[in-house]
Amino acid sequence: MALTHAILVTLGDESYSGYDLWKKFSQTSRYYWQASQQQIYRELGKLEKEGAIASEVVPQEGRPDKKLYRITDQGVEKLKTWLLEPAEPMAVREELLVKLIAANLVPKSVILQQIQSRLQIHSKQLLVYKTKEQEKFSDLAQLSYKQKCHYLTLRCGIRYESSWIAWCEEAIAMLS
Amino acid sequence: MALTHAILVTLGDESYSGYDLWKKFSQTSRYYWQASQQQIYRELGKLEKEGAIASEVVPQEGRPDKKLYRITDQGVEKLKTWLLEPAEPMAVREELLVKLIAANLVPKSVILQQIQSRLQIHSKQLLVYKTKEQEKFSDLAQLSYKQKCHYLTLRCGIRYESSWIAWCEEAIAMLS
DNA sequence: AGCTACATGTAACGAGTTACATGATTAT
DNA sequence: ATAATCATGTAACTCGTTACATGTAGCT
Repeated sequence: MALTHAILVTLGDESYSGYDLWKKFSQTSRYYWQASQQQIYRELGKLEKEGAIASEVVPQEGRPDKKLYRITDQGVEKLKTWLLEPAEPMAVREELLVKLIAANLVPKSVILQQIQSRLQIHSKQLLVYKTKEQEKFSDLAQLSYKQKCHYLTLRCGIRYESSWIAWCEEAIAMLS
Repeated sequence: MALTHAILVTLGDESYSGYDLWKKFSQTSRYYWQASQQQIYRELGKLEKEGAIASEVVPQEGRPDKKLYRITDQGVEKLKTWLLEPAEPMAVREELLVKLIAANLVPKSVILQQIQSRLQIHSKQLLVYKTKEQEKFSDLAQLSYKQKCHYLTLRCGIRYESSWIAWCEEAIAMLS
């Protein structure tokens, strides 16, 4: 599985502490991988044991010390091997859709409110992504290969949120 | 979590054996919930223990006996309670996007091929959903509330696959 | 003779969630 | 005062995957 690899990929660009990784995974990397703080710390422990990453304690003033992790050569090899394996589509497990199938058990307003709530969540997230698109990827012709790849992950997030928004609107129109 | 509820919802409409549920979850219910055979059997065991479902052994000729499960009144109550709880959006964990972030470590052809492969997967799945849409939901004006809800889950699947196809095409165009 | 479909399960392991535990600094 | 941010972890539990185990019927 791939939290391991998501961490390795992130450490491939620069060093992070567990806490920094967690923030990155909750904010920036939201559109491709989600992970909790505890999961990240556990995975970092495993990766260090097997030698794919190495850590260095960085003392800080007025703050707790932090353990900065960096990827090792062995870690890079591991990544390369993994990159060649085919990537499976994510398993779909969408609670809201399961609820729709049983919607006749509760008042219509319950379901409509759930859909409305989702519409808000996705609208908010889309705005975050679109802002980032404008700020960081305004000039597409100037992008390097690496930046293009990064941009495409953001585009996937934008399409995902847009698709949900369109569905929510269709659903509200159909059920109202 | 919600495999429990996905099973209860499915048994709400008619009785199924574990094997039937597995087929349903691999084919029909693919666009809202995925589950393996083993997971379903385990969950059925738990649900029966707690009294949310009940089973009856049905002898068959030329085939192994099967255990038909049905939902109990207690199970229906459990479902209703759950329907009122807010539904969280699914956690995004998309391997292909993680690979894109590290794409510079391998030849471009590797990534392009992975995207092409995804394009095929989603195109195929979209065709399945669209066929079902035409076969079962051709006359929207005639649909009952329950059927509309069911139709909307299919619409979500169609939008999901279409969104992926559009992204794959964008990605191929940008990286080629 | 070998493959697919039907049918149900156990066991081990890996991944993800929730709760608990600690402690300093900074902002309201 | 108290909440939020920074910082790292352990423990218990649930959920999801993979491997193992068994046996019949029908098709090629």
